[in-house]
Amino acid sequence: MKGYLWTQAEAPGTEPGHLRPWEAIAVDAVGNVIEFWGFKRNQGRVWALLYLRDVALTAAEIEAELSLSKGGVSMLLKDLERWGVALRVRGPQDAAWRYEAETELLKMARRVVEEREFSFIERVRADLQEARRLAEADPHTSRAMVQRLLKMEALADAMEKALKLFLRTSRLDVTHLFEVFRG
Amino acid sequence: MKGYLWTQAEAPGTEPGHLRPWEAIAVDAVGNVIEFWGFKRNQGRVWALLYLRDVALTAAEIEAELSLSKGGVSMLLKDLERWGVALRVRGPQDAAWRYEAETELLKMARRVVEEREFSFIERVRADLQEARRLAEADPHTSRAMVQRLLKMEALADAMEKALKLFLRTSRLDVTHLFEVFRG
DNA sequence: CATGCAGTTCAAAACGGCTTGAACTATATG
DNA sequence: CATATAGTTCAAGCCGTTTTGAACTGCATG
Repeated sequence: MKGYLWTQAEAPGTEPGHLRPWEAIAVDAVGNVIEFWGFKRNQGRVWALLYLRDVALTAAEIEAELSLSKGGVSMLLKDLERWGVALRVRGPQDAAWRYEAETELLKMARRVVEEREFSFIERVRADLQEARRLAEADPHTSRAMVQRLLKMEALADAMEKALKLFLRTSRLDVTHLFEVFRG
Repeated sequence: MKGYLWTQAEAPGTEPGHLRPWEAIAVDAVGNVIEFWGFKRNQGRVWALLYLRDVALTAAEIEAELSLSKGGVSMLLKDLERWGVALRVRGPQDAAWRYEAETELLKMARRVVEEREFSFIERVRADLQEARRLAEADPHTSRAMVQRLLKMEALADAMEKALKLFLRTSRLDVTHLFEVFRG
């Protein structure tokens, strides 16, 4: 454990505000992935920093390391905590809260994504059904047009099915991977 | 063919600049889906209009129907055509090009998505490998930190595998659906 | 209860992507 | 070739999202 304390306080290159180059690269890579999935880039960067350091950090430390604003860090941590992706812990004689990465990241992130994607698809399907309802009520609508609206609805269904399979599969995959690395 | 001409020129509710309500709803629904997949909302709206009308439209007509700018429509159509999602056809005595929807939309869209996603993941993996390489070269790096970088790389791999499966599945699903509707 | 630090809030600024529209090029037509 | 219309380009502006930073709240401590 001495190692950790030493690393935190005095390891060359670990002074606040100066991520080591590879840390910066890894942190940004995760930030890109997170952004890709529709979240904020900096949510990913904060999580990645916590994960890489494997030590609970204070908001002030995160602020310095990632060059973010006080207010920004507060909001980012609130999001991560709400999603169960970061853990807020109180150190023994610490005045400030510290945060650590929840390694079940994927499980949590997936739940959030699931909710977002499925409510989105549901909305699309509802819209398409409404459009078809209106089209059918109008005497000028051709049979073929209704067919095309039906096709669109069918595509929404297919999208949902494929998405469900994707989420189920990614759960299995990732779970398996984590197991491998834990062993 | 008379039918088409009549529909285009005089069907009630088909005057340029006035989408019927259900057309607007359906067009926007598709726009939302397309935006969700990381493209421009209006690319989806243009495609949806062409698909719903099932008649080749000129850029000017699209401009009027969807209330877009001349320049915007030009760029949107260029994108759709480049991706093979819209077809540029020259009418017999037409002065202007007309565009129609390519119904193999999914096949085309998927190819574009594939390229984008996979090059993205490749980039992420390269970054993570670079980070690990640098970390390993630094004597201060703990064994555990390298392990965590490796975990991240493994996650990128898992993401890629899951994505591949997803694309393969959606291909099967969608193909099947189109067959059903064609029959 | 005064002080100081941790943490939150939110209006304003910064940012980035999309759209607009005017200037331009290309093409058809008499 | 002159004219007109179709189509392209791109700088400037618009708009939604993210970030900032200053004011504020909460809380512990002397």
